[in-house]
Amino acid sequence: MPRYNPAEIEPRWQRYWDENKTFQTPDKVSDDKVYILDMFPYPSGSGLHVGHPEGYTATDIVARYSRMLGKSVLHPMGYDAFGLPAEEYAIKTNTPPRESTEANISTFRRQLKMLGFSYDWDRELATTDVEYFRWTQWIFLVLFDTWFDEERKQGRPIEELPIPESVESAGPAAVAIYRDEHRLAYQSDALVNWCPALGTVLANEEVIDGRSERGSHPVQRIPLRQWMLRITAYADRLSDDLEDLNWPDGIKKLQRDWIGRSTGAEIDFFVGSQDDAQPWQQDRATGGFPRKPTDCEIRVYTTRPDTLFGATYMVIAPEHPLVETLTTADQSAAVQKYCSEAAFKSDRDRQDDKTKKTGVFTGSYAINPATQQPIPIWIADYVLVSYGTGAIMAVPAHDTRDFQFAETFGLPIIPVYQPSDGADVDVKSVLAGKACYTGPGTAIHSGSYDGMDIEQFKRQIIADMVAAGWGREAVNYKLRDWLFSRQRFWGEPFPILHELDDEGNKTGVIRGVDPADLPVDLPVLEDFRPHGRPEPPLEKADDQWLYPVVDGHRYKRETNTMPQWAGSCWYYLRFIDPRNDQAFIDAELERKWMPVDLYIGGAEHAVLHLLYSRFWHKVLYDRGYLSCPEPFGQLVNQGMILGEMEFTGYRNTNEQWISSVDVETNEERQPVSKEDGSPLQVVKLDSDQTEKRGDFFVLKSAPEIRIDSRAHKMSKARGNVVNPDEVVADYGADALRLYEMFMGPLEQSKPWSMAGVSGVRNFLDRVWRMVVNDRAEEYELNGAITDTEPTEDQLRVLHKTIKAVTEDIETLSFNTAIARMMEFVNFFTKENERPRSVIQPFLLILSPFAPHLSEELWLRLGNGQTLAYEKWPVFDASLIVEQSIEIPIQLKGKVRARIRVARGLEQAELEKAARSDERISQLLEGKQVRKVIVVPDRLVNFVVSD
RNA sequence: GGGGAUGUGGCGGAAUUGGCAGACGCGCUAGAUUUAGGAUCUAGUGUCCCUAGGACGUGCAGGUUCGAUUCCUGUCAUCCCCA
Repeated sequence: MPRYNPAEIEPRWQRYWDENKTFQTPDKVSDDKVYILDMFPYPSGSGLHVGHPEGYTATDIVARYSRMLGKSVLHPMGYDAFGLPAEEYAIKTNTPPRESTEANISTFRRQLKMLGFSYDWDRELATTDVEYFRWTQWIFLVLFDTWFDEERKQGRPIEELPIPESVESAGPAAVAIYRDEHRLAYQSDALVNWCPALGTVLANEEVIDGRSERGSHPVQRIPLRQWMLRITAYADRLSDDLEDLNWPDGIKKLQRDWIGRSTGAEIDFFVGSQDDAQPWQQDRATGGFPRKPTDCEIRVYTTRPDTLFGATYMVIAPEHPLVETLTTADQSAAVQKYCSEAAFKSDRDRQDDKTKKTGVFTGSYAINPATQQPIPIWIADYVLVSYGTGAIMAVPAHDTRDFQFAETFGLPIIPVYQPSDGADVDVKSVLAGKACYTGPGTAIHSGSYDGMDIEQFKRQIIADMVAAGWGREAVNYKLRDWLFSRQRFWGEPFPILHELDDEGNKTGVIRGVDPADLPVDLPVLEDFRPHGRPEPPLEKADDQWLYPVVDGHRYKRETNTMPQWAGSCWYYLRFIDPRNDQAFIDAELERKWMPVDLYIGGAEHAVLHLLYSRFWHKVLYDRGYLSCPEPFGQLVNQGMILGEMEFTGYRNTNEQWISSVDVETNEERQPVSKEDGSPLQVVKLDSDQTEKRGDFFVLKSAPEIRIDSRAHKMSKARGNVVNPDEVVADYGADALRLYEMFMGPLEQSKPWSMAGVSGVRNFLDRVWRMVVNDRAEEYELNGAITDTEPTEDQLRVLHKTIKAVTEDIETLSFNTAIARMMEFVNFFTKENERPRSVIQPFLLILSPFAPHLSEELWLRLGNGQTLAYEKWPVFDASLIVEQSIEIPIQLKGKVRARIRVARGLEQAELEKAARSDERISQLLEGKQVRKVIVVPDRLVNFVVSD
């Protein structure tokens, strides 16, 4: 009767842990602390996916292991519940977002508990909790109250912002505006990605191929007043501080590339005639390079100031503020037409190298400050207003896109570098202006700079430009300031008030809500749906919410809401002190627990979430609220879990099989025949209809037809989603946990296999039977469990297993740890005497992986309480060493025999032993031994010639 | 187009600093046991020649080495991310 029955055992232990608060975080934090964190999930309507428990199980194993090592462990869980996915789901199911969000959270909570994770559930939080977003709003106020001191490279309180004399003298209103311009949270009228279908603007990062990341709806560029966060101020530190983090190199590189720091120069080009340029240049020589350019000049950013002599034309973006001034009367119609067309193109289309470059001449000329020659100013959409200064000097000889443009419009191409020897170009074509070359070389046609290499030239010309006052060294970033407002309902309201005048119009004066008045809760709205206009739903709130009166002034609340990312920027801090109603976190506790020691989650958050939260963290650090400059010490990305392996064949409309080599996908991602483009039918095949021929799978019935065999991403559309509820019902939570870890290395993506789940379930069954007599009617230990002393072999197996499992957990190699435990069980099921003193430590090392089963057997072996805080077994190295070992003997690198020898045999003796082996002595006969390689305890290799 | 990762049996995967390729699991084959099994136990299982034994074998082609899954060069394929 007592078979292994997870359906009974697991809920029982989950209840035990809950009722006893087994995994409550200790009040007293020892110096040996670990903060182990999962990236918390969006509580989507479809519940947990088998991808979620992969990372969660990994962290849970480390957390349980760490507790048994006696460390203080913080291991919390929560929900990232604001934002588009939740709101879209609410709209679809026609429930108020809070209701549907709460329902989804309940599902997630039930599923997480069902898997037996050792979270401290008292610390559970959701970003949508009013008491949580109260502090999200508070942090926004900190951002609003901070400016970035470029000299100290640090965020400082806004009262400490030095106010220039000229601003000061213009009165308090001017000072207020000046301050608002310098805050880390500021408003701007930039062009934004407006998505009518979603009814909101999107951050650049949320737009993919001109469509919204969520739902793939078209996105337009429109100007709109928005809240921005000045993340660019922290670009350098965000980039530099990656250095010391224990993160995957790939993620660090991704972040560095995303920040995209480049160094170069800003150069002013005078607009006008050569004659007028003279006095301008004299002014500059005395006055120096101004902070902002005037209408008489175009400021460009370039990473290659050393190619200035080859700048034969200029290009400004269609949205550049000088477009109108520069356009001459006869070009006006063409320019207008071009600019309005450009507005409809996405940045991606505009920068695509494959499409033909377009542009229009403004009619104006600028003076190249190096050559004094007039060069035409063009407008072209391959220059983006958001990058650099929105204007470039075009050097077609040494920039690919400039080259394409110059060729298209017949603009002059002047080479200013002689390619280095061995460069992969036709040097003659380059020198003739017929080819583009971007590599290293020697400067030519550049006056006194001739003969310099790129670096020398850059240094020199920047120095010269600075002296002449028309240029300076400059740093530029691809990273843009973070567009922080959304025109949606389901997000944190901004704690910002707009002052109104007597007529009810905004005066332009803004203030933060007094922190004592936080939180600003969401108003109750009948209709929370987006309506396709860029006017936020909160505009429909009642007057009491919308028009608060503070200090006798009437204000209107900010009606934008914060984006999804806001709440996840700091949840790891709140977990440390989740119920604090005096501060977002207690400083003492923060010092004790931070930074996060292990952070596991999906690679899809490599840039956005991880960059945003690092940014907030640094601001809070600068303002003295935090003790460490970086939030996450070690970061690990788990791989994606794919669906089951699938075999796919293709058939044409005549029901004929088409080999997969003759199949390609068209633009709609439908399979079509390579030959004639005709659509093909996809046929799912069973594995016994297929066989392997060489490197490919083919149809068994028609071996000349190749078929595809691969695992696909799980998706509802494909119908290959595995539901954890079903897996737990069929195999148990321990089996699911174990399988997720046994599939392969954590970081790798790997296909799901139900057969694999049943494999680890077999293992758990074997563990059960190793300890329990499953033939008995009542619970009864297996008769082989004894109180005898273990044999030497038994001890060796135990200690080898402890060693391997311990080391594997340390390196997160859970798959091999499980393999070692399987070996242990394979060994001990064959033993007729299984001493308690061996089985108990084994259950302890198994317990982080399969906690329910381990607890149950621990109890059955007569132990009184949970094993969660039992001491982790320590291996004794001396018990592992085997006295005699097998050594392979090779001839010319090929194993010809194996001998058993005593461990630690000296080289000479080992060689002697090898030579005396019967088979080896036979083989060596009549051959000349030229060399013998002897590696003690490893191998012997005879290098012989005939 | 750029960047990253990965290529090992029928499948998932394992292999300290270069030192017995294929641990462990699935699947498969045979046997035992069972009223029955998608239960359990035992044995086998890279390919080929097959007799002890041998030859080949870690995407492909080279290189370094006594010895390469591991290091180097080139190349192909797949997946992911970015444009």
